[in-house]
Amino acid sequence: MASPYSDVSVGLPSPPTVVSDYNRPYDCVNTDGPHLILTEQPQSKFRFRYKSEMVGTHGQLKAERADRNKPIFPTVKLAKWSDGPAVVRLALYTGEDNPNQRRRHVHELSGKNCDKDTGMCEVVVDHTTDYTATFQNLGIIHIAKRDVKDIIRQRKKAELIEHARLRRPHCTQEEIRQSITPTDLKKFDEEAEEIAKAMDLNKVVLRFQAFQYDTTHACYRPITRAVDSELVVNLKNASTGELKIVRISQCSAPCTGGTEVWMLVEKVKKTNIKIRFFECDADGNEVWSAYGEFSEADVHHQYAIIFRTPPYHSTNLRSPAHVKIQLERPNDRDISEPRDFTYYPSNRKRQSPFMESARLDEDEDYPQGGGDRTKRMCHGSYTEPLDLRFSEFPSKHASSDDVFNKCGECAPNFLAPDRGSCSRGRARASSGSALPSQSWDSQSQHSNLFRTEFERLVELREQNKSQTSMNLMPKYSSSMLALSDHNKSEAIGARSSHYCGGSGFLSLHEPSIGREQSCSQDSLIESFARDCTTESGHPSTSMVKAEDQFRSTYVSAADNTHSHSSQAGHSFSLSHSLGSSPTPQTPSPVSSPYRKFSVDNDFRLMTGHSKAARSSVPEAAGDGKASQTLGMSSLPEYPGISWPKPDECRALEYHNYDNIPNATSLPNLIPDQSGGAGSTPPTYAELQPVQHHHLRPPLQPIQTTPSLDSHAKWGVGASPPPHPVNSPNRDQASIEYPRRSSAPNISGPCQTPTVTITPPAEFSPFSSFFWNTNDDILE
DNA sequence: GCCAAGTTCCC
DNA sequence: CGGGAACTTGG
Repeated sequence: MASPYSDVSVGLPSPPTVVSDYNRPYDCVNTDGPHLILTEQPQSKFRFRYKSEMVGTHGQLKAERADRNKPIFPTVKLAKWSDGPAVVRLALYTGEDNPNQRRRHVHELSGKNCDKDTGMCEVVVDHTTDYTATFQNLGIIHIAKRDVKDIIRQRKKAELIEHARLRRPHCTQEEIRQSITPTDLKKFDEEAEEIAKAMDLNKVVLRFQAFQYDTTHACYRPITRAVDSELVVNLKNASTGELKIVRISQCSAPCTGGTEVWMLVEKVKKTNIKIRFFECDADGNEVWSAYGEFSEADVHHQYAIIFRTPPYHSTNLRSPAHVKIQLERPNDRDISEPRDFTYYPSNRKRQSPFMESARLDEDEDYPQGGGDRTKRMCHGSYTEPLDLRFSEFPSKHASSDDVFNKCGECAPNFLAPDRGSCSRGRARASSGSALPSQSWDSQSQHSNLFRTEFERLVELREQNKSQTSMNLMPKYSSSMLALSDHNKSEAIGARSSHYCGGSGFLSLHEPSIGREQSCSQDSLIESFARDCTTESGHPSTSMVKAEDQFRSTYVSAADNTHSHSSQAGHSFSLSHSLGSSPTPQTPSPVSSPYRKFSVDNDFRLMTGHSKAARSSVPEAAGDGKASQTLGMSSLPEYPGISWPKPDECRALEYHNYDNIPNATSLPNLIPDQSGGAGSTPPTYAELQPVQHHHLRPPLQPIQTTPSLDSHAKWGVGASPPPHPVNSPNRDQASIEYPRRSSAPNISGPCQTPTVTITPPAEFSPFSSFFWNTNDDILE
């Protein structure tokens, strides 16, 4: 820049702050004339970085309108000014509702044109830049709390000196300095403390003001009023950060309410979080809402909430009601992206597949004790939803082998982790994980399952070409979520043995010290298991969950660990493997149509809490004998099943039995002759082959919600919460600049828009996971 | 000692 | 860059 004014970027000094914004009232500024127009508001959420984090770069503050492809930066234009170069100064201010109450913030700006001492940013504008200042490269430096008071005190002192200097220009700097009394200093201290206490370190606004260099007085003179941006909040902080539902244990419940649901969330404050259920009509108007019930004690370490569903407005449903669920933060009325939730009629019987299959076993159509899902699942007045879907069938020319091979090619991510190709996202199966090292061939038991499923797909396609979606995989696995309390950086693992459709064991394992933490009475382990299947028929969570489960089924739970850890708490979810035992097991004798299924020793899930934990996983995985599985209590009374040590741990009960989409694939149980603990898990090969005698009902077209569709956030007709800086009392009426709504644009209905998915030219069964996006893509 | 908040580290 | 997690502090 050729301007004689400050250009910090080339090492010139900052313009002298002779007239600073605190000592010159607004009415000194000509408001009829030049003014600043904020043409690009800064993004509303941004991670503030501590000074210690300022090594290297960590992203820059962009404009709210910016997106991945189009980087835009906060921009102001100096209007009605053509009188030569001017300086637009930017400083951070506090975010009080009333701009008049805002103070200079202790946080600083970093980046291009920013002064390291003042933390302010100054850009010179002139006719060559169309009097427009673009603030690129900005970072917000988070001043550590412990330093806040001191900074404020220093500033106050400097402010006083500045005033004195203006009042008494004849005095020397030293004389002025000495005129400050101890009383003054004490006063500064008290005031600084008060201000520091009130200062919200997670909210700032950008305050812009234009100055002209006054050659006569050799100082900078403001030529506009100050203009504030919208609020910029710290993305890292629980009270201002993004609200996000990470995972829900179940996304359906009876309309009568009272169902316990577990939810993993991004960091929240237990005193400032609600779970809101709401329903919109076809026009997107909200017609009902209610809050989930929970206490502060039900918020586990800021990352999990255990709550009870509120009753639906009608407890006499005849068909399922599809509603939404979202997090709400009362303080700023911020909300999370909603997720689907379904209320179903309360009279619906919920039975275990085990019981079902026992009954159906007498049916000659179901010699294997499975039974067609259509028949099995239609308990109520609606058909069971389907989870994993193709948007279209495999190429009709493809043989089942073709399909299967494709599946194999594209599925190493799931099936043969050591191959590593075709993986989605970051590489899995890192050396530190507990993934069993199995070749493709050695996973033939899994392959069989695939084959069966894909043969069925092709068969189905042939028989009903008009169908556009269908189940991909049976869901024979359940998810388990365990929350634990551990306060040290010990390696924490979890092991589980699991009888699909029945019950399971859970224990925590600490590989680093070889200790097993049992689920005894005084232990802090809370365990839980749910089938994650949605009953709604919406793709909703199912896609993601299905993928999770799918992956975990064939790879290992360790890789699937969703870990949230805080220093004192770990929460992690486990998805169960089916027969993915690292070492082949001796088949147990088949004495009945029921086959035993167990994946004992397969689960050594690390919380990721520490490196030590991660690195110790393989060791743990190889250690089978240390397993101290624990018996169950309060289990459903399954014929012939007896569990060991029933009093030693809390029950793990697998719910939603009737949600398992394809129970024909469910391995059935045989009595655990050895008493349960330590018994030999069967391989998948021991399980009965899946047989399909009946087709499923016609399937629904895929409905998806575009990911991160902000339109759904508020819904038509629903008003966004008032934004403080948009309120009428804003004291800058004469300044015109575009106001950013705090809420996304409202243009679409709340209802899930239908999107037709075009499959890729080349069929890949697994790609359905990728292109069938929905608003529940979480990770 | 617990635990949330705050800060730093590092992939 | 962007994000996650580890570590530290303080109520």
